[in-house]
Amino acid sequence: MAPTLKDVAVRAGVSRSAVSRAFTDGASVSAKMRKLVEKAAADLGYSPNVLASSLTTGRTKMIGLVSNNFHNPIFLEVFDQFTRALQDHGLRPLLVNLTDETDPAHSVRMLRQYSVDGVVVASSTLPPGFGKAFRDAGVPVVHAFGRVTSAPQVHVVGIDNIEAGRLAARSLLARGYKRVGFMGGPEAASSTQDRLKGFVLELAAHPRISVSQSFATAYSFEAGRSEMQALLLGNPAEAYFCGDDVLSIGALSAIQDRQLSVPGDIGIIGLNDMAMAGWNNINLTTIRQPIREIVNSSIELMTTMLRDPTRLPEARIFACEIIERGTLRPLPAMDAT
Amino acid sequence: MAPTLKDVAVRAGVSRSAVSRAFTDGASVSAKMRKLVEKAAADLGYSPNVLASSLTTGRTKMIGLVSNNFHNPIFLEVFDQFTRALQDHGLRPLLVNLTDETDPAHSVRMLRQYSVDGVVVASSTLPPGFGKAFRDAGVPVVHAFGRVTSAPQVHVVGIDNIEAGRLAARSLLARGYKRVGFMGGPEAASSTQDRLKGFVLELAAHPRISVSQSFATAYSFEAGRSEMQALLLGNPAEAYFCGDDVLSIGALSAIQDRQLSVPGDIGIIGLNDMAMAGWNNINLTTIRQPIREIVNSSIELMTTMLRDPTRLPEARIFACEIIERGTLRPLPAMDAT
DNA sequence: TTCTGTTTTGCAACCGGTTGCATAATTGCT
DNA sequence: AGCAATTATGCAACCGGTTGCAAAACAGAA
Repeated sequence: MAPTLKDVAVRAGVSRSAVSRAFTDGASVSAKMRKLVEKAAADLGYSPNVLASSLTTGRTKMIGLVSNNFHNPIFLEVFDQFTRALQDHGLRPLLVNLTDETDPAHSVRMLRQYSVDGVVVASSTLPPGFGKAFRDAGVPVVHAFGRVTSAPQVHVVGIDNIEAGRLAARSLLARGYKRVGFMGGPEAASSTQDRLKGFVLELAAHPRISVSQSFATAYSFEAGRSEMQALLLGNPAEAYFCGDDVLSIGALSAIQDRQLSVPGDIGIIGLNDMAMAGWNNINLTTIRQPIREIVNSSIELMTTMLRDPTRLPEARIFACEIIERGTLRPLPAMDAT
Repeated sequence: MAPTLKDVAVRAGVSRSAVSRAFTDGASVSAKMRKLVEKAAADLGYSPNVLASSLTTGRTKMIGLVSNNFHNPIFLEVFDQFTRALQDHGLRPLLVNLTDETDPAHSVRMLRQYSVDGVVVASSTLPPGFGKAFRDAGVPVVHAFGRVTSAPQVHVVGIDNIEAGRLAARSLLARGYKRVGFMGGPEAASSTQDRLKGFVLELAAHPRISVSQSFATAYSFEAGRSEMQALLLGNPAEAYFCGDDVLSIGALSAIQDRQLSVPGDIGIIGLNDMAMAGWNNINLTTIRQPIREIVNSSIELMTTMLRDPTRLPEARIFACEIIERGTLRPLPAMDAT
């Protein structure tokens, strides 16, 4: 159906190798040969079959983009950034949705069958077996939004969740809250644990501050809402650090239902800074996770790995910043500097 | 690196064809041969290279998933559904982000280089040239969420936007609004035009109802918000049909800013029913677009096309339904039936 | 012009599989 | 057991490219 290299060769009256070389930069071809071949190729509407060439070159220029976060709106932004960044590097994302995957080995096998050049996992946890399987196969893996450890198995790019927890704690302290709470996502998630750890660690230096903690069952609006509803039945804290913006928005909705004011009665600080957090009917004070930087850094790491596969796993940590909006009371006035 | 078919053949002491056949259903192989080969393959950790086999079979089992909607949260759901539906059929999505693509021909070429078996476009408009290019190449195209015409160039699956406009108009009529408005997305979009058309068509039968129209510059929160702000400076209608939920939420925020009540002062009905519309601090009355049905139908159409590529383009239209929540005044009480 | 040194070009083998065809091994029947 | 009809297997060619190597073409220098 589609014209092949051979068709072009025949039409141009040259050998197949000549055509192949005309399409490879830096190959040994004369200018006139290249012109001749390009003419014939254009006439036929030929363009080389990447998959066929991958057989000999070993490169498909496809990158597995693996995630299980298809419900948190922040991930639409993540996918947008990833696909564009990959495209800018001439790479193609083969998307894998891990959501209802019971056996990650299945995805591993699939990605290997398609000979992807690399794998980017965009998720807080690396599916079991991914690290080893791809390392053994010599396929670079970058774990974006993952937990940063001192001796990573694969490349990790993300934020320091402990530091984010501390940052949240410091903001609450600075605003004079005396009874604060941590409302995390699922307790088992390492990101949740780390954020909690940082949060309490920072507050440990302030023994007069009381700290409570609780966990929503998922990173979802409903989970945040019902968790906050439960908290409001007891003796709620003055301000909560929620593990995620969606959770925060759920919590806000529960608070509003009870006719309580934010930040008057209860303060909320989230994490992520998704687009919606800035919508002025939500106006959530939150900790921004630098999505674009994380994505770009992940892709850059990936491309250098493609060039030099022996590179050792490395962790890249980005700083978070507070985005001050309207769900925490303002900082007390400062003395003039 | 990875074991090849030849390695397996050697280890099992059989021919390469035997191994190949052992891995193809319905091939002529004896049970003991299959067992023998499977043993050897398992020992070596072999799994066949799909790309290599695609060379001869002509099937890659990859489907191009093309979209330019990486900002509307509803599309995260769309991607979730598509990736899962594809995976369920043993197909792999090669994701293409058209957002900042100036020349669609570029994407066409890329998809052909990767020999995708089919292309799903998830977008209200089909990029120019897509239809013809892939038809000529014999690659099936399904346009999901597209405009349904009587003689489609490619398969189209979606809703009848004119009907959706009528549905919105009928809901407003039924609730007794006398001055209604259409607040669409970008004026050029055919989906906007169709929704408007249906809306005014239905209202044409009620000459005493006044109808106004305006267009936001994008399908975004900010665009909806500033459009509504502008409307509120003049003499706003009693209720608006907004072209999209995100737009609606922007409009709601502008209304709230002016201390007006919804639905007391102004009613809003959206379109899509994205997850957020159901969040109870938004609680948007809206027209549900049956995402899952559209996606499943698209994939089903795709798989039948893969089996029978000669099938003629077909349009599949799904009905929308009103999801009644809190941004339109209630229906007037009815007489007992 | 002749000879050497440097590109260019083509040949042929290979990448990892599939498949039509001919041959070998089974099976079913008498 | 003997023979025809089936079913399994292997050979070799092919899918659409790439690439090492040797031969051909070209260039510059003597």
